[in-house]
Amino acid sequence: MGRKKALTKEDVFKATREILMKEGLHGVHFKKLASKLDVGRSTLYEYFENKDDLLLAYMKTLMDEMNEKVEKIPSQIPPNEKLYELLKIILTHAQIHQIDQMIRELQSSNKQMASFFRDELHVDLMKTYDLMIQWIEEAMERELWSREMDSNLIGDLLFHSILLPSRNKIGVEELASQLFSMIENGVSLKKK
Amino acid sequence: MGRKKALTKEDVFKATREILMKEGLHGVHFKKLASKLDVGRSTLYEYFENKDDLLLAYMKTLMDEMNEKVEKIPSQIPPNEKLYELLKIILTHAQIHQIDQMIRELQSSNKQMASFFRDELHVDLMKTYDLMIQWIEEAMERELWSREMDSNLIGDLLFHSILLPSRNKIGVEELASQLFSMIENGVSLKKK
Amino acid sequence: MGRKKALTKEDVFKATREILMKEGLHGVHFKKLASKLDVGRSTLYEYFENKDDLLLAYMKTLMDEMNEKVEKIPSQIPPNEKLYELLKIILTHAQIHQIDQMIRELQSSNKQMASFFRDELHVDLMKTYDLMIQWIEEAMERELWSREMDSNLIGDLLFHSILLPSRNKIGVEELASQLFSMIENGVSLKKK
Amino acid sequence: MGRKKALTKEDVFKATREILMKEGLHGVHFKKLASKLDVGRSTLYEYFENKDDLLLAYMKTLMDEMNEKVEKIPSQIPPNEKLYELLKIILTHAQIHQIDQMIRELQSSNKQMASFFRDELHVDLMKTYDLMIQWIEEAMERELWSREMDSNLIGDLLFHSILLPSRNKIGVEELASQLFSMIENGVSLKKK
DNA sequence: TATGAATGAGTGTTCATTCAT
DNA sequence: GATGAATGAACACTCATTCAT
Repeated sequence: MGRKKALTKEDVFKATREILMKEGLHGVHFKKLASKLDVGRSTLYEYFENKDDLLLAYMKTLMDEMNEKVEKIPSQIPPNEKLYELLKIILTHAQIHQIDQMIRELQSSNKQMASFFRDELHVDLMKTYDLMIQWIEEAMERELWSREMDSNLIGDLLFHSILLPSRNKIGVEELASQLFSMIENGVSLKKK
Repeated sequence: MGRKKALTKEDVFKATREILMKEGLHGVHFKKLASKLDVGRSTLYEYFENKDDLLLAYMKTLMDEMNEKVEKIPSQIPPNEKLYELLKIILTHAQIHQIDQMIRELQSSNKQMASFFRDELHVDLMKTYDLMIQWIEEAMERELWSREMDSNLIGDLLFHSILLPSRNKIGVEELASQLFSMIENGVSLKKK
Repeated sequence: MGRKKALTKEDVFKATREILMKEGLHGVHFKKLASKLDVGRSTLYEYFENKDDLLLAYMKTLMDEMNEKVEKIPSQIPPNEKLYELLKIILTHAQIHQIDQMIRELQSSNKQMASFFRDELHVDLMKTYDLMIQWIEEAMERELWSREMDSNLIGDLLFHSILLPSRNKIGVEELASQLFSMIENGVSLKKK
Repeated sequence: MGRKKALTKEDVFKATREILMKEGLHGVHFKKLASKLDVGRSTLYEYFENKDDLLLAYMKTLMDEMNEKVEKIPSQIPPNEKLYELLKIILTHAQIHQIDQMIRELQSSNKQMASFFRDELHVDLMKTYDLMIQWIEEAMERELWSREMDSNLIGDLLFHSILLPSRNKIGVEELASQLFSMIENGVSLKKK
């Protein structure tokens, strides 16, 4: 409380993230945001056209943040190592998994801006997903990984690993390591 | 006005399932249910005390359905084969994954019936989860599976595999087969 | 639509009082209040969290108003004269008698604020009631009044005299005077 | 539970009385009545046209019961003794005090039957009230009681004594005795 | 007589959104 | 920019009442 400096979009995003993590998508509404930020409810409309606009903009920042890290993965390392790096990035950006849910809920809204933005988001999301698939197939081509497995299945598995509750128990590093090891080598002790 | 063949709880569950799959938990409200079933909104209250009651009863039927199948898994087969059977069951009961989400959202409600029901549900859910963990550890004891992997991680992976969108693309049977193969043998072609 | 001079809590209390007197507790609902005040129903929720909150806040103002007057009764006058002053105050605050009823009806609500407020109200109500009993007993100790009568009965009689419909016919002053005279001297003409 | 014998109006009145005493007028509705009586809700409509009809009929039985006792008061005893008897009758028919409240709530209903019935009730209520006033004035004429007091005030006091909570504490007999003694002789120890 | 089934009207409550200052 | 005030649309829930069997 005690707002003096002008409100920024970043302030709003920060508050949004906090509510989202504590109470889920359902708990995010302008009344709560406004009181958390100690501004009038209507003030938020100076920054965002409507709720969808806010949520989509928030998600965009998440995506951008993540994409930035993904782009930093060195291009010369082997594809499976790239995928390991990607897995770690995905696991540290846990909020990402809410995007699916949000996009579904936003289906009902018809605003033009929103739908435009939504498409853009989807493109970003897909870009990363496609990159991942590309690396998987590269691993197969180089005969590092078996072709028996559907590459989309592996991709989905990596992408949805953010949902695993174990993340909270054993930590991101350990989870990434164990999970990736399992994907590569399996758990069976029988000789292949 | 046209009085028709008495509505049944099953009718309501069916409509609930449809909405749940199309629009998510958020989309389930009595207005929509009522219009879908072509009855008055208040009619639903003759069958269910309140919204929580409806949702929990619905989830209970899902759990019961699934538990029944789980109990039919033969006890004499090796634990990893049991786990494969379990995986297939979990994948065919895709709605199950909504239970976690629902339970969390229902935390806020204080109705006695609901909280009683909620606990019961949780117990059922946990029973299956614990059984799964037990089988995993049995597989490790019998030296079928490696101990390097956290058993909870494997469990979570199996349990959350319902979320994988590939299910719709390649079908339950194929998904189960590929996923389980990957869990056991991994995708790497390098010799261990 | 016509935006007017900001609504105040006092406006709402005034409307509440009017409805309460005309139609009783049962007649107070947000729809009626809103239409009486010529605002939207939801506007009231900007001022009061919920119905209980409104009713309890309203009662609190009544209690405060009355308690303030009670505290002004001079302490040096004899107890029976104090009681006469108290009777007059009670009779001019006719709405007070609704508090008992309301408190009973509000038992069913579980809101925290409400229950907190309710307790506070009850304490205020009891404070005045206890003060009254104390004065009655003082009157007995000083041998102004007979001990034959249960002091709680006298207290209840004074407290519930607000319910006497005669108040409207003969006016507060006259009612207080006659009633108090009867309590002190009775109506019988036979010598004791 | 376990209804075999045909339902009677008396059964319904009994259940109504019980709910009324336990939960107040607000708690009386057909759903609760039906479940308490173990009959279908709609069955009640075979016995009473609507809710008002039921409540008014119930009140009528109360009035009849009371009037019957009032008529048994011997006519040869002095008026103040009659009034004492009347006070005891009133105090044992505590439910009577709900009539006022009910009548007020029923104002809103327009049904012809109801309004006819309501008037009849009022007449009965008034009959007793008028009788009481008549006795009070007789007591004044015979110079048993002082004329200083408004006879309506005395009447109201007797009539509304049912509301005194002390009734539960010290019992009807004692309450009647103390109250009547106070009305006749007052509490003051000063010589008149 | 009895009832199962259905319902409409009404009430409490939430929340995104608008608008004048 | 900022905000206080107001609001409408939507949803949960209750209850008296009707109607076909």
